[in-house]
Amino acid sequence: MSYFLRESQDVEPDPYQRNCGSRQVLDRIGDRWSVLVVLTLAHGGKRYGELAQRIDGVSQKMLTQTLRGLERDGLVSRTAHATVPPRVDYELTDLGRSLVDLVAGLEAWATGHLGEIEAARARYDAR
Amino acid sequence: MSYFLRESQDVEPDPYQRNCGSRQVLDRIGDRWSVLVVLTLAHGGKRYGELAQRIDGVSQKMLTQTLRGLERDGLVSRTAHATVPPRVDYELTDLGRSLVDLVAGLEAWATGHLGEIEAARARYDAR
DNA sequence: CTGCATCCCACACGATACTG
DNA sequence: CAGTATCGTGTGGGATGCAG
Repeated sequence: MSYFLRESQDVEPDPYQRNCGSRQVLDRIGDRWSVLVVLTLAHGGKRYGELAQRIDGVSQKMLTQTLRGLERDGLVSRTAHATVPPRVDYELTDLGRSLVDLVAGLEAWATGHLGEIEAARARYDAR
Repeated sequence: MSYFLRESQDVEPDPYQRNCGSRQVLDRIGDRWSVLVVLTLAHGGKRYGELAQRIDGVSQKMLTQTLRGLERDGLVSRTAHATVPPRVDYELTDLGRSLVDLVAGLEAWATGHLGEIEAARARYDAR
């Protein structure tokens, strides 16, 4: 229980530090809409409207904003077709695909442990 | 392993649906402070003050709030010692530990791809 | 030391209306 | 269809002060 026990691997970019860029990355991963968009696109490219329809409860504004963010971070590519009516396709980049397994793991954990968590909440609230 | 999540036979909680509980779970996982707390506690139990010191930038309010949330969800256990001055220890429960690998994977991805992401951002902003 | 209470405000987000 | 623009508000979260 030595309080000066130091983990030797704490040398690299450290998300515990305030301004470390990895925090920004974690923020993006943590964003609820980003996660859902990545998950949705994991099955293959989608049009804007398909995404809006598939992701229940997302507003137009948030969907666009989320897609812009993901595009800026190089996780999603955007392809606009100059047709009438317009058509815009989104798909994951290689970088985005490298994240899918992790995010899918999160979803699996969430659904898999939902029961335990709800039970814990009920227990806590009943005290 | 396919990241395409298969439909299970029972009612599947679908995070794409608005009111599904798994969204709430995802929200907790996605919370920046929750992730950092879980990561910090992964190495072993910590006192309140240690957490506050270790997690740079977290306010007292948010730390307490985050710990309550994690405790409510059954991810963290809280042990208060009736001493003077008081001492409160936090540690991961089994449920909490089951999440560590996933969250650590997220952190590893974040630090590992930080360079690519920053490059992508620079490229995007320079258009 | 650990935390709850209060005040306060920036900004995240939804709703709505408009456009190429 | 796929956005952009604008506005109103709810609240996340910091700062401060107090208590056990």
